[in-house]
Amino acid sequence: MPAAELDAIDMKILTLMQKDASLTTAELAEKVGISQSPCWRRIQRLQGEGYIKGQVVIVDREKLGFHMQIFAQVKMARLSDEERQTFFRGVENIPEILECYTVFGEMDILMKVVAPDVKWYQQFIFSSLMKLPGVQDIRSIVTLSEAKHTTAVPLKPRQFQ
Amino acid sequence: MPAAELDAIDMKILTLMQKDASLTTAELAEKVGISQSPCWRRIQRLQGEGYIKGQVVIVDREKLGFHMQIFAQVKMARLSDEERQTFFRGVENIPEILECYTVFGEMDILMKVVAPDVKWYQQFIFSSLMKLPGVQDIRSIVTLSEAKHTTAVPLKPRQFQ
DNA sequence: TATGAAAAGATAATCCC
DNA sequence: GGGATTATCTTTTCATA
Repeated sequence: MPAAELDAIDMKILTLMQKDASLTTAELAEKVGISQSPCWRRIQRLQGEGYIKGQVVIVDREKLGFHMQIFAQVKMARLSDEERQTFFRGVENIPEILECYTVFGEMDILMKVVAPDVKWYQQFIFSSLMKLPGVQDIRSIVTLSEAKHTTAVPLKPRQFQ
Repeated sequence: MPAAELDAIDMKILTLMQKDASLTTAELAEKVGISQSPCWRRIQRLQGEGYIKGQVVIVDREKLGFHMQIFAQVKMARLSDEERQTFFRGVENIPEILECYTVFGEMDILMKVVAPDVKWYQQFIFSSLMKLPGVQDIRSIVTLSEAKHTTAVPLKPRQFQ
């Protein structure tokens, strides 16, 4: 059974909940112009159909001492299936790697890493990253400032005319 | 007044809430081995002191048709303060740009963009990105697969011996 | 089939120890 | 930090359109 399309009210609900998931259903209902029960049922449906994957708190990494964000591009050696598995399981278990992608182009992997400082990051490269199988070369893009950072995705592809 | 350090129980709470913020305070309390009221008070404190910045729902971008993720590296012209402001206000208002950083190195800006498909992304570059002031060159890193993606940050810098 | 009102149940928030 | 109480919100039920 394919999930139905989202209507304007669903989108309003998702927009609000992507910003603040602590709103009560009554508050949400009022903001989107319907009453409590249908609003609650819509949220249930959005969860059931998988539009909403979960609910998390956003923690302030700076307050916890992670002042740096680095995008590390990794060049990989050819790996056996088993080595690849070991590599990605390793990535999964390194908490400072927040995101990891395989990519097109010169490099093979792009990952977002958080670190307290440069010295720590250098140790991280040698003590963690390079210990993973197949890592041949690492090129790091250090961020200077964060101009935008949101977990909210657009709800509908824009049309360019 | 500087915020106190986090103890082991605070960290357990944050770890759990970074994974699932829909847990009730009673459930959290049980999991971390204290009772309801002190657990609730800790959560309030963690919010008050800014360790918890907010609570959001995570939406499935694939289900909404955003099948691509691209890291766009942008080379910028020298800009006046006013132009810079216009640029970053533009970035803020483009919903497909989820993250934007100023970076060290060859390029000046790194941004994470979501897109439905390649054709859309091409139009996006010409209709949105290039319309921003100062954009001289764009190099795109297209992701092939997402091996890891979490909003959960580590709570304590690891020590490498 | 969808809605809204209202009851029932669960949880959050407060109080006192 | 814990236990008990109250206030608030969530979830279910049911009558209605």
